[in-house]
Amino acid sequence: MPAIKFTIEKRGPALARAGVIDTPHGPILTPAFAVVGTKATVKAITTAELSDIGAQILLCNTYHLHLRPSSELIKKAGGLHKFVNWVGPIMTDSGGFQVFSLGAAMGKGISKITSHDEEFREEPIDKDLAPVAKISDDGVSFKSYIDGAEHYFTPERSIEIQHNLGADIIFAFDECTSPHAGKEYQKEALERTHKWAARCIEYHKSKPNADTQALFGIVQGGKYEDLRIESAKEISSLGFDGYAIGGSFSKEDIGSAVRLVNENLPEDKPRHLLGIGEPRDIFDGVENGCDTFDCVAPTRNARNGALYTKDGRINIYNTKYREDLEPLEKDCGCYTCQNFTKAYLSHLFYSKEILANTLASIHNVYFIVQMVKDIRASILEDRFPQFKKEFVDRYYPS
RNA sequence: GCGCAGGUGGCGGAGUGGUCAAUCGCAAUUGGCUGUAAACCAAUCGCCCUAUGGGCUACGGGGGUUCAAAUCCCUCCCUGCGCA
Repeated sequence: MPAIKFTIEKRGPALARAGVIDTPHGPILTPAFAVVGTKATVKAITTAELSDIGAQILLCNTYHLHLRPSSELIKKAGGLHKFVNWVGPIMTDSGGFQVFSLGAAMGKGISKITSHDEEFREEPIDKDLAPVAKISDDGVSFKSYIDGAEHYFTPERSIEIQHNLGADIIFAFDECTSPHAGKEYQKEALERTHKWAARCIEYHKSKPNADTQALFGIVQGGKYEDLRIESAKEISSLGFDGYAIGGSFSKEDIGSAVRLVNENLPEDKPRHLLGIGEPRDIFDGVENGCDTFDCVAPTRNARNGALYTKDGRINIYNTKYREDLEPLEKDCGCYTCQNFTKAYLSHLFYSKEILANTLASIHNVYFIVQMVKDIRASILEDRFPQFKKEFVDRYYPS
């Protein structure tokens, strides 16, 4: 019996849908935003606060938790849910993203999203010179950023660790490529990701965990349409419990890339869009068939003073907020807006007070979680297009 | 009053004849962050302009030496410490 059940409640417009993913730790009402808690914590906020915010799912990271404190310890502690004190559903990312972030992206300040304005530089990928991640067809060796020790990840090892962690939804071990990788390399990496996907599913199904943890396959292919389609078809054929879309995108056409993929994925399985979380991108993702999202943006931005408002993102450090005695957003229901002014937040940030991170994170997470809930409601009420236009036009004034 | 030390950009503090509008740190200003090596990173930070260049004013005040001074000399003012 599969670990999760997905029910679509309402479809349209376009590929959008609203539904429910039933997991061993309760339902996820979709579309939904998974809050990122890489190291078994959503930075600066407690799970009690996350509950108040209305967050439904957490996304933790296999690689980071393997390095510290180790999946064995977490297993001993009773699994991630107990360890982090989160009763709701949890996802764990496989460590595939770290192939990119600690490999090709290492120290180069490159993001998985590039803009068309940006110069495309096809990088020769030298596997041996990759700073901390070395890729072979069998697996990836990482140099721990904590102590420099070598750690070797294979698809089987990633799944084994994720079994120890015990999340409701786990991801196949993939190779997340740089947006600057040329097509040749994308193709090579894609084939590897597909082989790894098959190994992940084989290993997963050989364990009893398959009954309590759902395994999602990851579609790659970078910005190449043919590779994306090929990947969607290939990953679909392997029979995962759900799917995730990973890898790099061009900022301008995330929506169309996602649509292409989703048109080639089974309709009756949930689809997660990995690492995407700008408001506009979430709207586009939903419209083009994605059910769940995760992103570090709300929390990282929060810690760096970039706060979401319906009229766009603001930088709380800006001089004009130093004496602004209004809340961030008058009609926001979050704890921060209900109780504090912009001047106070500004003061906390300038004073480098730790509470700044907490209050800002509470607000940003609330903002995105609430936005996605509103998206869901708009689909159920047949007014998604209007809601999208209204929200996006206000958030990104031209 | 005498002796010693010192007065540099918002602050701290380098520089001790030219490569100095002046290292660096802090502060400030603005921008960026999309499966978290991120409570981080970047740019700007004397004034003016036709601005990857040009002009002007600047290193306590004044005067001088020199092709050239934040840097050397004289003088005045101020600060700290010590002695009367």
